Amino acid sequence: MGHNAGVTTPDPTADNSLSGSDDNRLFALDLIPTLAPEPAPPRPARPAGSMVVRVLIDEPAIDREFDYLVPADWVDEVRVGSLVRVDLRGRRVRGWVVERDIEPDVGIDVRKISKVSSLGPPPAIIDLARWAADRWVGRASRFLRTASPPVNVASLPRRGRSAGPATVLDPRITAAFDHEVSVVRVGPSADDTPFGLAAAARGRALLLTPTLSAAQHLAVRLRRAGVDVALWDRDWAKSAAGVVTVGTRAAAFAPIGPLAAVVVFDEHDERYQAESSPTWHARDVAIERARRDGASCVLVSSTPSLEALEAGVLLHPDRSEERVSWPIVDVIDRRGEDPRSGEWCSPELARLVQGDRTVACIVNRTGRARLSICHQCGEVARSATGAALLAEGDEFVEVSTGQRRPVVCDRCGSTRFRRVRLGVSGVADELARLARRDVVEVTAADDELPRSAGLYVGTEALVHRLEHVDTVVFLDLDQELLAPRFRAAEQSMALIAAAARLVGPRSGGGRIALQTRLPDHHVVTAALHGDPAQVTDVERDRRREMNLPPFSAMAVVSGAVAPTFMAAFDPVGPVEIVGHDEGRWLLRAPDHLSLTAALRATPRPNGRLRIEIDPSRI
DNA sequence: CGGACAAGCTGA
DNA sequence: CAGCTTGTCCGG
Repeated sequence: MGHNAGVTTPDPTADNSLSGSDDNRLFALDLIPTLAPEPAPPRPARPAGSMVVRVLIDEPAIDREFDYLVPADWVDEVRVGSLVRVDLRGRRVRGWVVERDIEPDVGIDVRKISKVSSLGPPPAIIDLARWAADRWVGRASRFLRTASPPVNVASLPRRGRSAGPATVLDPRITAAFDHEVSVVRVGPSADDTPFGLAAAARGRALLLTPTLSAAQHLAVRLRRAGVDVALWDRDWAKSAAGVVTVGTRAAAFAPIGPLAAVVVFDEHDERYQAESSPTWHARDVAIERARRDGASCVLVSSTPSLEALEAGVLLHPDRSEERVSWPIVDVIDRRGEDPRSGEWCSPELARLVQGDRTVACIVNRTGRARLSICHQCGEVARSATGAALLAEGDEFVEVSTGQRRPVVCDRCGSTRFRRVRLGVSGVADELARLARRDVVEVTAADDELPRSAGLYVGTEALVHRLEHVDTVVFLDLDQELLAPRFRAAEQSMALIAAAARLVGPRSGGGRIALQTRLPDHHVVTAALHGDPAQVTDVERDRRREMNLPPFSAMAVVSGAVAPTFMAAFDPVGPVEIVGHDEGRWLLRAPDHLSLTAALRATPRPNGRLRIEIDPSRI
């Protein structure tokens, strides 16, 4: 569609050697000066009662709409959104009816559709898919695939009379639905169910969770409370019939509607953003859907993203109530530690693992650890943006930006630094020896987790895989805090929140230990006080000052044909190219509208091109 | 994507 | 120059 315009148009200098259907355009131009009433263009006779529809082809390489004839006895069955099969150049392909009752351009041999396969996304979702294609510079067909039923659906079930939740609703929760968009900051172990019930009480509700298991749990609890629930995408037809729908990212395109309420649980979770292009975000789709339907959109999170906070009104419990919902946090200051002894294990940690509490130790990804520590005072070398610095000769270099400065400690002036690498190998063995009990090593791929174990070691994936432990220890939080990503602080806080959910609130003895050389880092103090606002307040100022999202819109262009694309890219108006290396271009604009407009105005060469809107790392 | 058709390449 | 490869265009 739009982004192909310009590529396929014939060279305008190639004058009137145009042939075939192009004659019609010349004919139309001739009409302008005379304004004489022309006889209606010759309309080929169509079978009585038949209709012509416009079909969007489900082939990424084609990505165009064509007109087809629907015979009279299928006319009632074919709706906007219907999935059909059509012949295209000898091939039978799938497509969606996107418009009915079309008057096709003259001189086109309109063929019959060959099959009506299934009910499809309703008209509102077709529009939403087009909006999303624009917002993330993708193809509408990609979004319509997401919005379509997993198996063909012939008819919708009758919608059972929704009894509505048979529970008394907490007025503080229902109040969240009084705003167009609200951000509700809750404790890390807060229950989703009351929000789900409050949403269902308002009518047709869409409830999004980061994982399928969270969606299943929520669906079960809502059903127990008397709410009829459709689970995306298994219950697509039920959702289309208007039943309260629960699901993961893709459920943002569920067929239910018009909506009364949308809730996004754990809004900060990165799984809401598609990792492959188009890199769409379910939170943003949810906000847009709610806006279109006049529904209230509630974003629930213990650590809301800056994007959410910019989009809605923040509601949160009072300080003391929020604080007690977080666990006790022990900050283990590693700056004084002799670098040659123990390396990663403090006496405090040794004490923690030797007790009889269940403990999960979080180690960073193997071999990723790269920091410079002052030999004199133990301070970590950081750049202006807070990222880790590595010494190269007599200069520090920031890995992501290439910025340099002399090797001098900010704290004590020493010029002697050493590199630290905390490898995961050996940590488990050494802990086992130290704690004199079995250690379960958990890697992301492992399927089974022995339930009885008292001591776990693993990467950060561990906090998402365990059900409950008494204590979580971050062996080297600094690797998270100093990661060369502009969301590093937010992501670290989210990781601590996931750990907090695992151990439960301080009233139940939940405990987190943070080994760090940055005890004054705002993420550490925020965790210590159970106050996520300490992170967002600092990060908001920093991001605004550095003109980073959500105070700007960014995109990364890469792929084999990226150089060709960028050669033709015209950084019009407020759009700027802020970085370029190794075939990756970083673009920035004040808002998404100007960013996507500039990207769409650029002819798209054939070949691999990845356009990542709202990149998670830049 | 995949067929059609054109332009380019090769071989005796 | 036939016969084949490679490239470009376009689909209702």
